[in-house]
Amino acid sequence: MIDEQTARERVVSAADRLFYARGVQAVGMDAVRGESGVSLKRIYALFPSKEELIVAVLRHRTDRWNAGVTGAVDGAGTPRERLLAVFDFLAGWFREDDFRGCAFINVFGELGGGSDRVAEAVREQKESFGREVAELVRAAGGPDRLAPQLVLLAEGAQTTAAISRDPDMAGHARAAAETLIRCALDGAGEPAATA
Amino acid sequence: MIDEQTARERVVSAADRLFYARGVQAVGMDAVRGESGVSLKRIYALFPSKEELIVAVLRHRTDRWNAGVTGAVDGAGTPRERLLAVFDFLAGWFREDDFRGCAFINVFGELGGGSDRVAEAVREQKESFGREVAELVRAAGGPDRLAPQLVLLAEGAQTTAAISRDPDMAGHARAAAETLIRCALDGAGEPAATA
DNA sequence: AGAATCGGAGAACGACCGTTCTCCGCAGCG
DNA sequence: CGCTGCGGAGAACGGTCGTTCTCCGATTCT
Repeated sequence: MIDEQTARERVVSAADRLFYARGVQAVGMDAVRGESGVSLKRIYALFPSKEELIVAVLRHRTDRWNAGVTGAVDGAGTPRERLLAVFDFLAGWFREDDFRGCAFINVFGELGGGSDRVAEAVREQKESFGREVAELVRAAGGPDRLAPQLVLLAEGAQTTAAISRDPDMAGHARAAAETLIRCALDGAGEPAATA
Repeated sequence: MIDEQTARERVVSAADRLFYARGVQAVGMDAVRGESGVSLKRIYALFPSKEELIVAVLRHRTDRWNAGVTGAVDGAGTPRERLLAVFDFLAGWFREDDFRGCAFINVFGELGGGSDRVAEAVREQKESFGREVAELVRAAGGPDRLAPQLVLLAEGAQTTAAISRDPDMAGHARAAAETLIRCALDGAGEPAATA
């Protein structure tokens, strides 16, 4: 018999793989049992309902996402490079074989209207990403309005890369981010400026 | 007894409302019957399967989207204003009560991995939007690389507005688009430029 | 060793889904 | 007026889902 902690991790990571690949509603609890090797009885002892499991999966994804972004950002030098590192992180992700867009956006589209708990977990992840970008912008000396603009680029890149299957979307987003950062930091063309 | 054309329209528009509000898999064919007032037998005579109905709904949405964008763009004067009008169109949409993000992104996240026909319909819509923006960029004299950047902003604004429930996302996207357009058209800061 | 407790495998249950079928009322036509 | 065929309402069917229950072997405690 395996540890409770281990069983939890196995169930969450199996459910994560399946939900992300096929969508939440298309995956039955029995498939989670098969993929995780943990019996249904145990799964329901650990997670009282499928919704609870979904929320746990989303939290798990949030942790992995944060670790990935932090790792990419920490490898960069200047504050400006640290901001752009977010888009390099996306580029690597988009090239993975099983990339299928942002799991949070996917699950929100599927269940966001029907489950408040799921919607809340998705919102939390997006807000935390927004805060992270805002901090990076502040560290680079950029204005507050720059952060949401960069976030929009990152979000758009994720969905567009998933649908078009074109990993270059990260490059487009990075290029746009470079322009926005340069304009905001180097003051090239304020709203009232003329050519 | 109603016209075949009328029945078709009623079914598609009812299914569109329901699918968009609750997600595709959460809506049974019986709910479509109830909302449209068309009998199940007739629905299945018009659409041989639910998947076929989904595709028809997506095509219907594509038409409405194209009409909306075209209408917004045509109301604007200069080529630059015509590009920005896309984001004003988004702003109006985000403020609607029943706004729940981009239906194409939602359905792609829910079914894209499982239904090639649905994925194809979603891809078609996104490609056609990309072409439309590319044309507007060309008309404004901007470089080709500007179009995908603006598309990413629009896509990101849609998902972020849906999740955060903040209609101002269109404003952020519009501001970023203004900067990108200005930099691309007025040449403020080419990639090699230094501060 | 014998009793009690635990967990695994998988059947069972009730609910729903997509799809088809049955039944019945009603129009048109001889 | 009786017959025929079409369409609507909704039951029926086979399947799947989330969740619970039953049975049984293994382990632990005395």
